Amino acid sequence: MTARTPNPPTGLRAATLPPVAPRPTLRDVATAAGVHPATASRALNEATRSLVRPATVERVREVATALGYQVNPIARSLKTSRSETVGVLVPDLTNPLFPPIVRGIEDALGASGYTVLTANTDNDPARAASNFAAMQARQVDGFIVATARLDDPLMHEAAERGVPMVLVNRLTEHLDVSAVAGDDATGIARTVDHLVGLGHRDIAHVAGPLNVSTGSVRLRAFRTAMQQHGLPDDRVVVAEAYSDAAGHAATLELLDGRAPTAIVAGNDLLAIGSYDALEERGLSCPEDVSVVGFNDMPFISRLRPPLTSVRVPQYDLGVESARLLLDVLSGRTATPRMVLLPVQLIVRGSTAPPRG
Amino acid sequence: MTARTPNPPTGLRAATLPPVAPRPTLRDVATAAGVHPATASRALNEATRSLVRPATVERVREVATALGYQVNPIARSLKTSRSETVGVLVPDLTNPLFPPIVRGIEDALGASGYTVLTANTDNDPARAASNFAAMQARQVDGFIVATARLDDPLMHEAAERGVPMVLVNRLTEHLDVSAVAGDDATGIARTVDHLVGLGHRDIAHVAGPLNVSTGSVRLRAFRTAMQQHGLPDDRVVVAEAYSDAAGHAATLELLDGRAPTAIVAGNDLLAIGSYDALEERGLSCPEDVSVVGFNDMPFISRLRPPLTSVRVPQYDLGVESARLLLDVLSGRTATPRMVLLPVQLIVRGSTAPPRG
DNA sequence: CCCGAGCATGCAGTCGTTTGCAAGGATCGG
DNA sequence: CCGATCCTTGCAAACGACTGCATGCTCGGG
Repeated sequence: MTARTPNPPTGLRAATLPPVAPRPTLRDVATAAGVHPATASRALNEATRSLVRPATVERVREVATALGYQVNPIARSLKTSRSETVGVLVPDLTNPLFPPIVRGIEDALGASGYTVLTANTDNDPARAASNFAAMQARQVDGFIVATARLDDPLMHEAAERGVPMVLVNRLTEHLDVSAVAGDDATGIARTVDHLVGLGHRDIAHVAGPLNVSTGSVRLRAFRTAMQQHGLPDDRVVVAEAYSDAAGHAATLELLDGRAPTAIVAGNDLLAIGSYDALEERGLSCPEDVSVVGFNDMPFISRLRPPLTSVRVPQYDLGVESARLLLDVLSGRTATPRMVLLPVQLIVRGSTAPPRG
Repeated sequence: MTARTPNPPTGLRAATLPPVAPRPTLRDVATAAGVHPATASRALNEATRSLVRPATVERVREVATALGYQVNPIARSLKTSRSETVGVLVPDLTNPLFPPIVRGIEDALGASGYTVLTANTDNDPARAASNFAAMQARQVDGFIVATARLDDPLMHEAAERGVPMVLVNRLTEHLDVSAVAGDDATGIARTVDHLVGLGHRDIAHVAGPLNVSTGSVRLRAFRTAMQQHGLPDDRVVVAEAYSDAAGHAATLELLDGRAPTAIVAGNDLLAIGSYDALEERGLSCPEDVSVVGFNDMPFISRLRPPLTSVRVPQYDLGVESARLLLDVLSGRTATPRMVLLPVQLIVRGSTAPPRG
């Protein structure tokens, strides 16, 4: 029996409980196996196992499983200053776009032994900064960021300091880090093609906030696509946020003038807001006005009417961002990579030929 | 200048970066303030601050902020064997029910300085167990569990070992730990009242899985309510899971006999499945069959038709569970508490008087 | 004017693991 | 049969913060 630190007096601990067996430590394993803790450490550690004689490795591992030994990640982290943990920053988990992304991240990182810390920033740069700092203090090995702004000092500073990170969905200008996003430009082009093909000429865009890349890229893509069809590209109103309320307000503004025959919304939430505004003005979709969303959020096909939308592979976005981060962390990656995942226009009941 | 461990040779580090200033340590602060590390520790630590002369406290704190010192939570955890981290187990983050709960948990725990680790179990007890163990290895201070089964050995074992934990939404029988849930029984009673009030007599229940408390409690409540109205309580079919696919299958089975005039679904996803089944059989809702859901998931009001559902305060469920856990962790709580949050029937377009 | 109480601070060990260095033994060639 | 080499293992010092104990100081009462 080992004679190290005796347990504190347990008299006052909940008397009903059996004295909780303290988690065995590396020393316990070493003692039981008759080796030095250092040897046990090397035997149990994948990377250093080759330094130890196979028979010893075997013995140590047996004892370890017999005792139910698990390494203490805290102690290991303290020594190695890595934590096998990554931080994920999202604007808001209750926005249906993000759960699939986070799930993809967790699945992919979990498979490599990492755990995930998530934080919600509510699109507030100050909260992003404080969450970022808090996670760094917890020694996260890297970040996956879904909250980046087009011009984002926090991202630039972190990149310059060499913090391992990957952007997902939202990108930052002139930032030299790996990133994954949907192919927004193509998605918007297909959308406009589709509407023009139905006979629409008067097409408006309810753009998302221009300080995030999705808003700005989709707006630019909208203008380009309209120009290529020889149509006016100035029927644009910018929403304050990616929310149904903001989409509602922006669409109302749009409808204050002459109503377009079709609306390209910056994302699905904005499209829902458009639905509300149309109803409020007594216009029906798709008879009076067609509406297209973006992202193809879960359950969006069950709206009334079912929303035509651009499907973005959200789960895969998460998985791919995790892969890129793993590449960075393992040092395999020399230069940052930028991955654009293909998107697909899903035509449903919210688009139809214009009236008359 | 301190003369401790010299930095490793930086020659091979990315040459473009300024030599990254290593995070200052407690020793750095102590040295700069001209005190012993122990004193600095006490000065910076809320609980022990009173042991240090106020002037010294002041000086140390100034130096600390000047140097940008932040405690290293890893080192602290190793010593204190607490991590200021809690683990959250959910079945699946992409199920719309859970993001609001998780968000509530993160907001409430974050305000108390805790960070949150989440894991998805996909309703698999083995995954739950391994995630549980992994989180324990990471020294989480406690758990909030949304994956509990009615009979759950893992929960019992953890409770017996005295692991601080709280159940949310799904409960376990005969388990002596704090828990929060919606008042399911009342919700179902109100639902049946509503349908009977509309004139329905032939009411069926598409129950959720009976191995989780929500499925079993709602079924029992359905039976009780039907009996109180003097109606048959045996029009019940049990779904394999809380998913639209399972709801679809279960409802088809139900419709294979004589169609009821109203369906009480175990939750909103099952109700969506009922929608699908009704459509497949050429029945319309609410004209032929009324449908009621449970939970009032985000965006459920936008279905076709808008779903009548029982609103459960999901975010508050999360907040309350976090509070209960904080009580346990602070030792303020003597006996486990069970909190039932009030629910409210939201009547929408999916319920109407029966035909004829 | 001296001694004890009490406050403020320093000392050093500890949490559990990793890892550079050194030492012991075995092996092999000359 | 001996010394050089390699392989295996042990030793001990970290990582950064916390904390029981010891110490030195100040202050007050007799």
